[in-house]
Amino acid sequence: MEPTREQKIWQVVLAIPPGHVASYGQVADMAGLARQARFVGKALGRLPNGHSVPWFRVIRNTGQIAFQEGSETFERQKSLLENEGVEVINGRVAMSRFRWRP
DNA sequence: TCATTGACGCGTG
DNA sequence: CCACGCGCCAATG
Repeated sequence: MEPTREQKIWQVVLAIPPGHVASYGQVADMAGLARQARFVGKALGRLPNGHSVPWFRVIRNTGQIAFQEGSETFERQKSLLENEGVEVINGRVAMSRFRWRP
């Protein structure tokens, strides 16, 4: 069965090791979908219940968490990252330290 | 078919 | 650091 775009994306996200993060653009590139960073966000928004995809390890290229600061999703992502030792300072991650480099 | 929309990214000032 | 603009492209109505 030929993998769909979303399946490729999930595959890449699943490969991000705990304690590391990747940007939407990076995930798009690695999934063979260059310049479709926005599509990555959509794909993650459609994750079925009970999945095991670490969507929270995907953030903006700037290190910013994509959700509005203070929102429930924002807080959930922040704590999930911090649980893995990823520091979130002022709504952002220090990419220089936590960026996933395969 | 055209217009709008986004969990984006990059350049300018 | 902030504001703005523009490119990008699949999905949606």
